[in-house]
Amino acid sequence: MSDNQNTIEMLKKAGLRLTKQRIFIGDLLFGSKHKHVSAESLHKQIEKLGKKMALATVYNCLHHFHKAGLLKKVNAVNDIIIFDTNLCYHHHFLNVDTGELTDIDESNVSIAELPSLPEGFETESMELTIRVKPQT
Amino acid sequence: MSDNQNTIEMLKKAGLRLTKQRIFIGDLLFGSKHKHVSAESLHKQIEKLGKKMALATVYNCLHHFHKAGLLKKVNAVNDIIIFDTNLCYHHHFLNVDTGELTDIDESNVSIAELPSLPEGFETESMELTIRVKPQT
DNA sequence: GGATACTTTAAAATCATTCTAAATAGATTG
DNA sequence: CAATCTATTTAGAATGATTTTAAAGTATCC
Ligand SMILES: [Mn+2]
Ligand SMILES: [Mn+2]
Ligand SMILES: [Zn+2]
Ligand SMILES: [Zn+2]
Repeated sequence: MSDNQNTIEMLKKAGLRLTKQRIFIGDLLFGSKHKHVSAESLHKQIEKLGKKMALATVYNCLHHFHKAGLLKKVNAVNDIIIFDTNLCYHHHFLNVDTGELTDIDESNVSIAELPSLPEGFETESMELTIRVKPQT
Repeated sequence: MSDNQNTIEMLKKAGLRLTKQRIFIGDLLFGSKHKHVSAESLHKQIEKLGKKMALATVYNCLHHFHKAGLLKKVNAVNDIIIFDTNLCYHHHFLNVDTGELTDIDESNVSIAELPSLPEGFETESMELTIRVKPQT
């Protein structure tokens, strides 16, 4: 279903070599909607699709995609690194029970970032995490 | 120097048994200013003070203090759990180079938390992390 | 003081992630 | 289209934070 021509374009533009593994993962990630994946969750998805791929390859691929600016890293959640295909500046709901992330529409959050940064420092990124749980 | 009578009160009120280890750690943590510690950093501090204590005890103690509401857990930073003696609702600067956290005065941040929570969920906590780095 | 439950501890286990080193497969060039 | 060069994949070992185990020690209560 996924048109891997787009992925190939993307990889070329990013200066990454075209390996079957990267193309397969690229197709999975950069389809329609934005996604939040960990190496582990992505590896499981790949296995379910009947493909065999070393977990280390999934880690390598995600890191390469990140370095190339194709993925954003989300502040570690539950000791797990999450990669986000939504590259825009945005915030997250975190379901504390499942670890699932959901994007928050930026228009709903306004931060009066007056706080003076420590002298000689600059902001690299900023993220609000709203931890939610099933109502009691 | 630290008045461990306060710590003893605190532990009693929290329903925690009075062990030397807990009293020692309580004295370290609940002195004057607010602190951010990891199990590892606290353990190192304890060793520097010439005390011997199992790292597992430090972990146990921090978790007990947290369960008793004496400490807050900060969203994991660099794969490390940080405990915060500042129990008020507040946000952090994170020095991405050192992992050091600094409190942000709440008055400087305003969040229009209009985002509709997923149905049937409630907010457990909310934290803004501003990642900063030395100016280039 | 003695029974009881809770704690401390060293050591092993766990788990996400990274590293190693050898085999494989893209890219480049003649 | 080789030949070559280099990046990538991979299985498995290593790492590092944290948790668990099980035994020995200690606080609390009677
Ligand atoms: Mn880790
Ligand atoms: Mn970990
Ligand atoms: Zn997102
Ligand atoms: Zn703080």
